[in-house]
Amino acid sequence: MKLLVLDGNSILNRAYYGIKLLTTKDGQYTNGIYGFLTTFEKVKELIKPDYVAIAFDLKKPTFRHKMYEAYKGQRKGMPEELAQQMPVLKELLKLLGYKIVVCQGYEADDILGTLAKACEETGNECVLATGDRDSLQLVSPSVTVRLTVTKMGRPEATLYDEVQIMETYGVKPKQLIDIKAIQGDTSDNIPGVKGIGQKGAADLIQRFGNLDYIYDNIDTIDVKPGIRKKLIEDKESAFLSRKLGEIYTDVPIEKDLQAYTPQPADTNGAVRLMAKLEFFSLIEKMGLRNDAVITNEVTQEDAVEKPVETIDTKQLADMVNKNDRAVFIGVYDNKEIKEIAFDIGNKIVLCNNMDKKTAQAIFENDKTEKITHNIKPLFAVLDKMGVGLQGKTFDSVLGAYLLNPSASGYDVKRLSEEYNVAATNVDSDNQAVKAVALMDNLTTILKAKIKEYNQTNLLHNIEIPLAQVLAYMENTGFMVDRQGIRDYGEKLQGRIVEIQQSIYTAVGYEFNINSPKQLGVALFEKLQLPVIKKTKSGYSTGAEILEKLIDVHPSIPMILEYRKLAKLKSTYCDGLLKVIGDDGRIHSSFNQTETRTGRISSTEPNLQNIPVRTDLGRELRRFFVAKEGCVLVDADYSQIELRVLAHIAKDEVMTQAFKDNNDIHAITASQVFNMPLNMVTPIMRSRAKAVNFGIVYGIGAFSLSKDIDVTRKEADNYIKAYLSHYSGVDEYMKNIAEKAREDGYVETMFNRRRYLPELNSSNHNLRSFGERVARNMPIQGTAADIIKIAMIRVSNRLKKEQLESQLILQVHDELIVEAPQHEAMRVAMILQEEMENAVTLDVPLLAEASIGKNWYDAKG
DNA sequence: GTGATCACG
DNA sequence: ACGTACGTGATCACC
Repeated sequence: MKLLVLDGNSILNRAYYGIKLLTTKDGQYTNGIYGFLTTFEKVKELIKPDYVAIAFDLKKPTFRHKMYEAYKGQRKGMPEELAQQMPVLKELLKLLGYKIVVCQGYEADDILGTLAKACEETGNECVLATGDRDSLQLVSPSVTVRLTVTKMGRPEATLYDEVQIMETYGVKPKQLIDIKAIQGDTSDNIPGVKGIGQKGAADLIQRFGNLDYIYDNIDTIDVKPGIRKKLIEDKESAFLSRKLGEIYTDVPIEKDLQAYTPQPADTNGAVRLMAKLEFFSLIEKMGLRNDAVITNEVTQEDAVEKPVETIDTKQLADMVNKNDRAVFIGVYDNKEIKEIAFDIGNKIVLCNNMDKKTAQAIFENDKTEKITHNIKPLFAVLDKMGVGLQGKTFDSVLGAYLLNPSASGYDVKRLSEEYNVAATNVDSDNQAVKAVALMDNLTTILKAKIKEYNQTNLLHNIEIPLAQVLAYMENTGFMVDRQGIRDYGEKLQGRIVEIQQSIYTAVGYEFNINSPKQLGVALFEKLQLPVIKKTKSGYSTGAEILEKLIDVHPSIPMILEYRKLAKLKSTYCDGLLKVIGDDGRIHSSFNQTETRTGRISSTEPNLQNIPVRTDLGRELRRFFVAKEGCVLVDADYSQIELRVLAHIAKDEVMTQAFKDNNDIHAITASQVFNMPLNMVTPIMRSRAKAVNFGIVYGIGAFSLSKDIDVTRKEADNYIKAYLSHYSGVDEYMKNIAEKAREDGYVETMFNRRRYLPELNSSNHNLRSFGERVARNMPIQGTAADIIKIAMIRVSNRLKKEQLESQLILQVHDELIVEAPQHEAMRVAMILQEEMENAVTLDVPLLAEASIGKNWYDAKG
C-alpha cells in the first residue's frame, strides 16, 4: 500500500511565492491555497496513493525543543497575506476528507520522517511531497520524495529516489545530513563549518563518507591545510549542526496507516467554500461538480426536479407567453437561433432552429420580461432576422459584471456558486438546458443585489440598451480598402528588408531582430553598449531604453525604425487583412464585460488601437472608408476625463476654466508656473498637460519627471503647485483612497463599482497601486458611462429621425458614424448634440465632429 | 502559456 | 527600502 505525506507548510509556502497575489473580491488572499490544491492534485494524479496525511507545523516550543528552538532561532514570520490563508486551507482539506496531522512542538518535516519510518517498518511504500530539500535525507528503498515547486503558476513535482539523489549530490540520502552539518544553512540558522560551502562539504562527504570518519581521522585525511584548520575550529558546531539538521522520526502521532484513508468529501461544504474563494475552474477540475446540482444549504430541500422536452416550435410561443417572464438561454449562429432552452416554470423546453414567426411571437411580446444570459448575441441575431425585442429585459452577465467587474468570467455555473443559488435538477446533458435551469434563482439574487447597490439605472438604462447598440455596430462593421492595405504593406515590407540589411551590416552579423533576447545579445554583448535596465529574462530593449542609446551606435535608430515598421506590417497590415469579411468590412467584437473601469474593449481585431500618433501609422486610417455614397462622421469629446474630474472633485478653479472655455493645459500652466496666460510658452503648456494626465492617473513625482524629462524635485514642485491651485482636486485625491479603504470599493457617478482589496495589502507597491486605481477609476469610469449614454442617445436619435446612418465604432472618447452623403451634416449635428447633452455636469461637455471620406480625413 | 514590446484612449 | 501613472489587445519569440 502507498502513503502520501504532504508537508503542508512547505507546499503552501512554495505556492504562495510561486503565484502572484490573488484575492477574492472581498479581499481574502487565495494564491497559496490555490497553489497548494493544484500541487496536491498533481501529486495525487502522479502517485495515486491509498492513504494521505497532510502535516503542518505547530508552533510553541515544548520542553524537548527549547534547545532546538534556541539554536534554530526565530523563523521569519510569514507575511499576513499568507498567514490568513492557513486556517482556510486546513478547513478546506478537512472538507475534502483528508487527515491533517500536527503535533505540538514538532515541525511538519518531523511528521514526514515519522510516517516514512513507520512505512519502512511495516513494508509499505511512502511518498513525501514537500518543497523543502531537507526531507531528501529520508529517502530509502521504500521512501521517495516529490519535490514540489510552483513555476509560473503551474505545479511541478520532481521525483527524488536514491538514484536521483546520487546523481544530483553524489551521496546516499543519509549523507545529506552530514553535508549540511558542514555546509550549514543560514535560513534554518544551522551554523555548519565556517568557510566551507556547498561544494566543499559535498566533496568531503563524497570522499570520506561521514562526519565521524572525518573527525576520527582529522590528522591523516587528504585535505588542504586550510580546510583541515576550519574543520578543527568548528568541530563542535559541525556535530551540533548534524543534530539540528537531522529530521526527527519518532513524533507521537498515529502510525496506523488505516487512519489516513481518505474519507468521502463533504462536497457541499467544499464547493461552497471553493466558490467563496472563487476557485471555479478548480471545482470543475477536481470533479466536485455533480451536473446541474449546485450544492448548498437550501438546495437539498428546495431542489426541484424539472422534466425536459424538445418541442415543436408551433406550440412554443403559446407556452412561453403564458407566463409573465421568458427565461431562456440560446445558442446563436450566423443568422439564426440554432438552439434555445426556455424555463417555462414546470418544465424546461428546448427548441431547435426557431422560425421567424415564433421569434416574433415571443420576443416582440411586450407583456413578458425577457431574462437571459448574455443578451448581445440575441440582439445581434434578432437584428439579422428582422425581429424586434419588446418588454422588460434582464441579463445575468451584465448584471454580474456590474456587481463585480473584476471577475474573470461570468458563466452561469460559476455565478450560481458564487451567489449560492438553489439548484434545479434536470435530466439532460444539454448545456443550454442545464444553464437555464439555474437562471430563475440566479436572476432573483442578482436583481436584489443590483437594487441594493443602486445599479438599476446603470443596468437597464445604460448597459442593456448599449448591448443592442454594440450588436448593431458588430453587425454593420467598418468598410476597408483591402487593396490599399495590401499596397501599403508591401511598401513597408520593402523598407523593412532594407533596414534589416543595414542593421546586420552595422552590428556585424545576422540575427532575429524581433527576438528581444537575440537583440539584447547583439547590443549589449557583441557591441558592448551600456546596459541601462534589465528585465527578469535578460536585457531590456524597449523603445524607452533604446532612445537613450540613440547616439551611441548607428544601429539603434535603425532598430527603432525597424520595430515601428514591423509592428505596422504584422499587427496592422497582415492582421487586418486576415479579418476582413466577405462583405469587405471588418466586424470587430465589442466586449462589454472585460474592463474593470467600465470601458468597452474591442477584439478580433482591436479597432481601438489603430495608429494615429505617428504620420506613417496614421496613413493606415486612409484605408478605413465609408461605403459608396457615404462618408464618415467622426466626433470626439474634448478632455472628457479632466472635465469629469473638475465635476467629481467639485473644483471651482478648474470648473471655471472649463466654463470660460479656456485652453485647460495653458490655464494649468499659468497656475502651476504662476504667471499670466499670455506668458505661457509651448514647453510650459506641454508640461502642464503631462501633469493634467498624471493627476488623472494618480501621479507620482518620479514618473512625471521621467515623462517630461525634468528632475524629480521639479516634478514634485509642479505637482505641489498644481494641487495648491486646484484645491478641490487636492481634497478629492486625499479623500478618495481613504473612503475606498472604508467601503472596500470605489464607484462612478452612475454607481459603477470596482472593488479594491489591494488597499489592505501589506505590500507597499500593491497598496500604492490600489490608491492610484481609487483615484483613477471614478474618473475613467464616469467618462466611460457618459460615452455609453451618448452612444445610446445617438443610436436612438438616428432611428427616430429615420436616418440610414449607422454608428460603427467607439474609441473611448470618439464615435464614428457611417452616413449617406446627404445625411452627413445632420448626423454631425446629432453627434455633437447628443454627446454634449448626454449628462449635465458642473462643467460643459464639448464634442467636435468632422466629416471625411475615410477615417484619416474625418478625424479633425 | 508567458513575457516583452508597442499600438490606442 | 522600494518601485514608480490608469485602462486595454495583438504579435512575436521562447519554453
